[in-house]
Amino acid sequence: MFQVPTKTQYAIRALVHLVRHSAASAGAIAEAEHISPKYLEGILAQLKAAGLVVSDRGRMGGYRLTRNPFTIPMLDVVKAMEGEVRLVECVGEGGACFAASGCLPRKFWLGLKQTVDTYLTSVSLGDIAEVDSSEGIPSVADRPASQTQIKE
Amino acid sequence: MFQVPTKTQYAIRALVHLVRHSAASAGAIAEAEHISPKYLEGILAQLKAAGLVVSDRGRMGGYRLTRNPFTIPMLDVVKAMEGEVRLVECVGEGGACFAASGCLPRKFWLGLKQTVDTYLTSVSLGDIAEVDSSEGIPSVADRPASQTQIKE
DNA sequence: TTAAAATCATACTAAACCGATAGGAATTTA
DNA sequence: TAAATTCCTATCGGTTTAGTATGATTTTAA
Repeated sequence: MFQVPTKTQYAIRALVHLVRHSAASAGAIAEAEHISPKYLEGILAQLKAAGLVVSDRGRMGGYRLTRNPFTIPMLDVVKAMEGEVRLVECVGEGGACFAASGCLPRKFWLGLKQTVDTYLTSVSLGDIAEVDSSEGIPSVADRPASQTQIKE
Repeated sequence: MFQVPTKTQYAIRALVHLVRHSAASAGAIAEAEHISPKYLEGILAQLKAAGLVVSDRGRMGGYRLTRNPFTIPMLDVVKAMEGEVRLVECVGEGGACFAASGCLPRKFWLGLKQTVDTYLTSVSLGDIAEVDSSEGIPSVADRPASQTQIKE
């Protein structure tokens, strides 16, 4: 259950790529990750809107992370793609619940949401990319491409 | 994210109803829980196929749980409705992964699945129904129909 | 200055999924 | 025998999803 949308999976793979390459164009990422280029453009736009990446237009342009990947909990990524995590309608605030049982399952769903949120907060993008936490500070834009190890 | 399908939510509410009423017809459950009756029929059929409930046809028929609700982990319910939990394609076995990064996110998804599974296993249907664990033993199939209270 | 490479913007599409409905056949009991 | 029920199968409209199409805008490099 809870099939994770392809879009979100793509977003994560794109971000991992950015962690490991410091900067890259949509086309480059698409090719490396086997994602439809045009589709990926939209995903990157979303990530940008969420403030996770920044872009440079024009020739030689591309995308970069805005923060150290170890400061980006995966929950942020997921939220960027899917909006606020809401497993179930009535988990929100003024949930007018029609269930005769007074919405007994609500606690259950809240517990599940809590569990998922905790996990997603505990893992960072840096963790996933499996990059050394001491080096991976690409963000600051102008890291020398020479230094960057693209250890495939 | 991970919006839980209405169908699954309905299933849980129906089961909670069965815990609290011992037995009930699809129509009765539908009315009490404000669920489309015909739609609910299909849901109950699925629950039956999964062995969670049993049915009596004909007049005075209806549905009953097959087990003590405290022995039914919610994971079983979810699986009954949505099949095996598979958050992501490549979490399966021979996942041929096209990602250049060798599917780095895989561990992440596996961890999430593990987290969710653990939670869903730790909570039982009985817990949700908030019924006294000493009484709620409808299961044993052959409870006298006369005795069976289809109270409303 | 110009052409290529890139982001950005917008609209469209085909397919799948989802919640629900329709119409009955089969079964059981009062 | 009639009513109440489960069971079976098909269909439907709406939404989402993954992807495509087209082109405008921006920037750099030659």
